[in-house]
Amino acid sequence: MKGWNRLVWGLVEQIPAGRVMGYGHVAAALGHPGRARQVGWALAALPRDTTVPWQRVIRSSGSLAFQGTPERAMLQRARLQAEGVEFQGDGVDMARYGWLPGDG
DNA sequence: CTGGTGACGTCTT
DNA sequence: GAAGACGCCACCA
Repeated sequence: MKGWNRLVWGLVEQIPAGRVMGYGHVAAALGHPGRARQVGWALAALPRDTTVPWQRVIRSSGSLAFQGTPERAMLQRARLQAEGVEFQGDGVDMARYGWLPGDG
């Protein structure tokens, strides 16, 4: 268990269902603004059977990641929609579904 | 230590 | 709005 992974996973697990966070927001919330890539790296290290709700972490712009890997992108979208998140095109309205620690 | 890589973000054309 | 360049830095070979 690496420090970064633990930090990232711990925060992602706190995101309520039906809400989303941007990679950059996660990094900033952990005290590391500008390190969105490391957040992505930490999530990439998750096992397939993880209980961490990684689908709730999307790009800061609201669009989904995994543009190069449609399989997980569709899974992510399906899971979010199942939680009540509405999609507009390929993205989500961050102003509506965005979440930050303490907002819960 | 060196170099390549990447589930990103921001700035510049 | 779209595409390209650059920065960021943990991880792996």
